[in-house]
Order: sequence, then structure tokens, then C-alpha cells
Amino acid sequence: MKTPVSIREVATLAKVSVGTVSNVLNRPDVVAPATRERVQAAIAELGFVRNESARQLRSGTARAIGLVVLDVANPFFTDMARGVEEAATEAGHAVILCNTDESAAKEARHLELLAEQRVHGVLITPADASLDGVRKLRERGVSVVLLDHHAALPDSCSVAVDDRTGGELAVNHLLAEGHDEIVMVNGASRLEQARQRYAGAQDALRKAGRAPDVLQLLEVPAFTVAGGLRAGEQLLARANRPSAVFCGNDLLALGVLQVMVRAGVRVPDDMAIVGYDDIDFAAAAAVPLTSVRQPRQQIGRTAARLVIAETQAPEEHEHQHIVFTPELVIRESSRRTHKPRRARKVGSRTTA
Amino acid sequence: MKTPVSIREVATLAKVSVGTVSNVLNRPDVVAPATRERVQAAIAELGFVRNESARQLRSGTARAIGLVVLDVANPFFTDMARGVEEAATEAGHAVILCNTDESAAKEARHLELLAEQRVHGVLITPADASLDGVRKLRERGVSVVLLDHHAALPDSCSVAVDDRTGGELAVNHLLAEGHDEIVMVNGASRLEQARQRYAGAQDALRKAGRAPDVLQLLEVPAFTVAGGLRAGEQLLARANRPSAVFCGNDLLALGVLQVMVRAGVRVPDDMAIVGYDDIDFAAAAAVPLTSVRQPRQQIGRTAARLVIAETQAPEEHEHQHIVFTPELVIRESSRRTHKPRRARKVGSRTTA
DNA sequence: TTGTGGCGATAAATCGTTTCAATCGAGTTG
DNA sequence: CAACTCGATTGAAACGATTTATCGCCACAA
Repeated sequence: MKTPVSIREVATLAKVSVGTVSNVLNRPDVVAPATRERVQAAIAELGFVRNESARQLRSGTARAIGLVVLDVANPFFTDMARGVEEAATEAGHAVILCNTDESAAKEARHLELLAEQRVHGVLITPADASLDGVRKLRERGVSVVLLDHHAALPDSCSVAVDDRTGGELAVNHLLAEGHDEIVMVNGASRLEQARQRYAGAQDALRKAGRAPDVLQLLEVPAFTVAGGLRAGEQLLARANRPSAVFCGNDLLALGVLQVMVRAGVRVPDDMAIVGYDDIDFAAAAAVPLTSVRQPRQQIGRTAARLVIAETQAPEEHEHQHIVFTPELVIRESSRRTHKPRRARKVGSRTTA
Repeated sequence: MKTPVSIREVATLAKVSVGTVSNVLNRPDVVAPATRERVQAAIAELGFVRNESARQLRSGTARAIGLVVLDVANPFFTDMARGVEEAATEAGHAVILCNTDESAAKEARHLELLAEQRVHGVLITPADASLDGVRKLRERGVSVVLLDHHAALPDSCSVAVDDRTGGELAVNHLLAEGHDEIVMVNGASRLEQARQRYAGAQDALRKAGRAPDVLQLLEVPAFTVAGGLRAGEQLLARANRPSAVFCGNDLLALGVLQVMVRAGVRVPDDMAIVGYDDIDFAAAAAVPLTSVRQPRQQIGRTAARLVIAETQAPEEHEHQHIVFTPELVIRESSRRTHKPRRARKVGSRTTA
């Protein structure tokens, strides 16, 4: 209604052809300085803004990438999103964020929408284990990078963290601290991450020559604080509580921790807790949480760069499967206080 | 490269004109059942996906809305984003999420990009107090809804929470609990929210007939956990610590809380803490945080609906300024333990 | 038989940009 | 002075969908 000013009006005002205006916009070097300035003046005067739709209609693909995550409310994913956004902005791309809440149906809907938008590429943490939607996208020629999910598709890149090793690290640590009755609180085993982390935990047992029943599995419906609270209540109700709990992610761990603290269960002395992801809130918890750190932003940044690179040179692009190595960050929630008489204050002051 | 199948190929296969295919897509009722089915079969067979760019080139506006927030890592904003996403998906729109990190420069860049995308509308929590970028968008005819920011623009809608009242509620509560030396830890006063909440806090004093110096201000650069940690350290270093702290948001409060707990300062007995936003992590903190609750998802949902409504019927749309009323949620972090001998367990079990 | 309507389908114009072959003008060279 | 080069600019053809006027057809009425 106001003034949808087009390239043509700019051309008229600057007394050049539309082709020249387009050149000023896209390859300023090929146009003579004098004309260039004249055109730029006209653009400024009319307040012209390039119409992306038209541009991408011609070029066939958009200057946007889709990011599909399991849960936007999980700081792990927002941190990752930050990395994605950073890299995307760098390349002049917009990010379309989609949230699936671990639901395959929602995922399918979002992918449909992204396909219609002709996005440059899609970064996705799959909720649908079958990867059907992702495969369909690939067939349509959309680049896909699987996030936090190991290479299940040969014709796509993936960026992941070695979840199996992560699980192993966590349980190794607990075993080393002397625990021999460990419960793993985990999200839906439908999700790759959940499975891998559990497998890693089992690896640790095997390698240490311990019986498999040292580790029990407690599965909750979703990787959320609410899930952790529920798990905590259940553990509390048990006759023989485990001396250590390994949680599939930090939200679960925070939930469990909260229940224990409220009930007067001392952490870590009565129960050690280890989380996964090392979100900022983990370190900030009242009993700082031991956690398996993943390079959150870096995952996002790397994935975004991969997908952008792929679409810029599709032919010579070789699909990569990048795997970061997780790192165990030990904090109070799992540290055995062997010397209970040691001055507390000194310890707390050394915090970096 | 694969098969960018267009409406034309569908038409050929179904032996109809492109116009008819378009009709099947957009007003299936005007086309005869037999042809309709034939076309739909062709669409399915070819795996046709409508090209949004082409569609919006014609219609002039996109099926996407922009959401510009101060900090994606803040659960308050992700919860809000969830609401936005929900309402947008409902209306078949995509959400383009932009993060400004409270920087006016980043905000300007994002708005430029959104303008190029010809988004349906923009929901924004402004980082730039001058609102220049927003105004420019309006001039270009893009609908804008200001989020969490009071009506500064007469020609836009806004959805906000009465921050001033919120601040008042918080400090009222602290006064009622008998505190007479309160520090407000706040983010940059450049931000509207920060100013309003502080003003509300001062209101509380005035109305209670207390001296203004009962409340001191401690400003940190950003509304983050890191900011809270810094503030906490500063408070700890003071000779005379305040008996209560009111934080401009929950991230700050969690930071302060963490420092206090580590240092052995008992919360709330030695220092009461009140936050703002009531993010989920507030309730889940080891000392559950008293906080001023805002209807996070509802803000987002309402705003998205407003902007969609505006663009669907621009002429008859009346700009609205919706203000939600905040609510104080009292938890342990500020509750005076008047009767220390009371059984703790009973209290904790009543938690909903 | 002619006229009138209504329904379904069509063809063509259109949206704003990019791209590419063609053109133009001014030098440069033989 | 003609032939050529080269850089700068132009004009028109795409891109893929929507939309509008139009057309063909059939039924029914006059």
C-alpha cells in the first residue's frame, strides 16, 4: 500500500536500464563509478529494498537455511542455534527456526514448509528415527546436515559429538569414584542420542570388567526438567536408592537434583549426579553439576558452514561426517568429599 | 539439479492448464471433482512442491514472520518464541528467528534482511531505544508488533507486561518481609524493561512512605547469568551487605544466587533474592526462586496473532496495546523462615 | 432456432529480479 | 581511415506461480 518501490523505478530515476541497477546491486565493479553513484543515490532516495522473492525465483534457491531442533527451550539447542545464526549471518543468510518437540509429525510439517520456501539447506536434529522426511528433502535436492546424529545417510553431511564416548566418560568417572549402583535416567530411546549415550555407559562397565547390572536404566518420556523431576520422585520412592545417577541430559539432571536437594538427600555424598551437555545452568546450579561438555556453538557453526559450502559448490562438495569429542567437566555434584573437615571457603574461592 | 518440478509439468501430466492446477491448489471448490483428482494424482506422482518465492512474488508478501529478540539463550525469550511459533504454524507461517544480543547494530542488520524477505510482519523486542529501524520498517508498510515494550509507536500494536507494576510487586513483597536495605541488580538502563522495573521498585518505596535510599541500584552490562555472577561477587565484597536483592530478570538472580550459596550466605535468611520472568529454571533452582511471573508463551502467541490479523485485514485493523499483568510467585528464596522448627518435609511435599 | 446463464477450463498478463546476448561508443592499432 | 578491441550499458527473455478476462459448452427458456 505504501510504496513498494521496484528496481524499475530506481532505473527510471537514475536514467539507466534495470539491468544496470541489478549490476550495481550484484557486481558493482563492472559498472562505471559515475553511474554507480547515480544509481546508489536513486536507491537511497527512493528507499529501495531488494525483493528477495523475485531474486530467488530467478536463482532457484533462497538465502535462508532451516534449523530444525527437538526443543527450543533446551539451552543446548539455543546455544547451538546461536552458532548457526552466527555463521549464517556471516554468509548473509537468514535462519528459519523450527521446533519439533520430539514429534515426528511436527517435524514433517516443518520440513514441508521449508521445502516450499526453497531454503538453501536444512540443519536438523531428527525426531523421526526413520529419517523419511529428511530423505525426501534430499531427493528434492535440498542439502541436509544432520545435527547431533551420526551418519545414517551417506549422501548428507553430519555434525555430531561422539555420544557413545560421552556416556562412557561419565560412567567411567562414577565407577572411579567408587560407585557400584548406578541408574541412568534417559529420554526416549527412540532418539539416537539417548541410545548412544546409554550404549557408552554400558561400554564403560564392560571395559571395567563390571557386571552389567551395576547400571540400571530409567526412561522418561522427554529430555526436560519435568522429566527429571518425575525420575527424581521415582528414585526417591525406591527402597534402595542408587549412589549415583547419570542423566541423559542436563535438564533431566537438574530435575533430579532439585528433587534430591528438597528431600534433604545430600549431593554428592548421598547421591552423585552427572549430566550431559554442560549447559550454562549446569555450572550455575546450587550444587554445580558434573556434566559431559559438548561444543555447542561450534556444532552449530560448523554445520551451518557445511551446508552453505555444499550449496555453493554442489558438484565438488564431498560429504563430511564431523565428530567432535566430548569432555567430562567434573564439578561438585559427583566429587566425593573424602576429606569432610577441609575448609569449605577455600574451595569455593578457587572457582574460576 | 534433481527435479525442480513446476506447476507446468503437473499441468502437462494432468492434461489441464496451469491455471487449473493453481486453482486446485488454492480454491479446490471451483474445479470439477474429476479434474481435481486428476491434478492431485499428478502432483503426487511428480512430488510437486509449490514454490513460495513465485507465489509471494505475485502476492507481494511472504508467509513468514520475523521474530527479533534480545537473547535467544534466555529461556524467557525461547518460551515466548514457542508461543509465536505455535500461533504462526497455526496460520501456516514460518518464523524467522533473529538474535540481537542487545545490540542496535545487529538489530538493524536483521531488520534489513527481514525487509528483503518481505516478511508478513515483525515481532520485536527492541534493542535500539530510538526505534529507528522499527520506524523505517513501518514506513515501508511492514506490520510491526512491539514485544515486551510499551507503546512508543502509535501506528503499531504492542504486547507487553506491566513491568512497572511487576517491579512494585517485587519490592512490596520484600518490604513486607521486613527488609529495609534492598539492592536492585539490573541490566542496561538503555532497555525499556530495565527502566520500567526499576521505576516500579521506586514506586513501591514511595507508596510505602519509605526513604528512597532504602533501594540502591547496581547495574550490570547484560541480562545474563554472567552478569548476575559479577553482581554477586560485588555484593559479597561489600562491607554491609543488603538483606535483600531484587534482580531485573531471573538469569541475573540465578547468578547472584549461585555466588551466595557458594559463599555460604544463607538464602533467604541472610539474603533474600527475588527474580523476574519466572523461567522454569527459577522454580528448579536449589533454592527455588521467588519471581515475577510473566505469561511468556501467551505474550508470543498474542503478538503473532495480532500481526497476522493486521496483515490479513490492514484497513479495518485497529492497533492494540495489550498489557498483561504480572504476578508475584513467592518461593523459598525470599520467604522469611519465621518458624524455623516447622517440619520441612510437609512444606516440600505440598509442591504442586 | 435463437438467446441467456452458468460452469469449467484456458490463455495471457503480471509480479521484481537476474542473466546473457547484443549494442554502443570511444579508443587503439595497422 | 577502416578494422578491431574492450568496457559499459541495454533490452528482453527467463523464473514459477496467481489472476483476470475470455471462451466453449451445455441446458433451458423463449
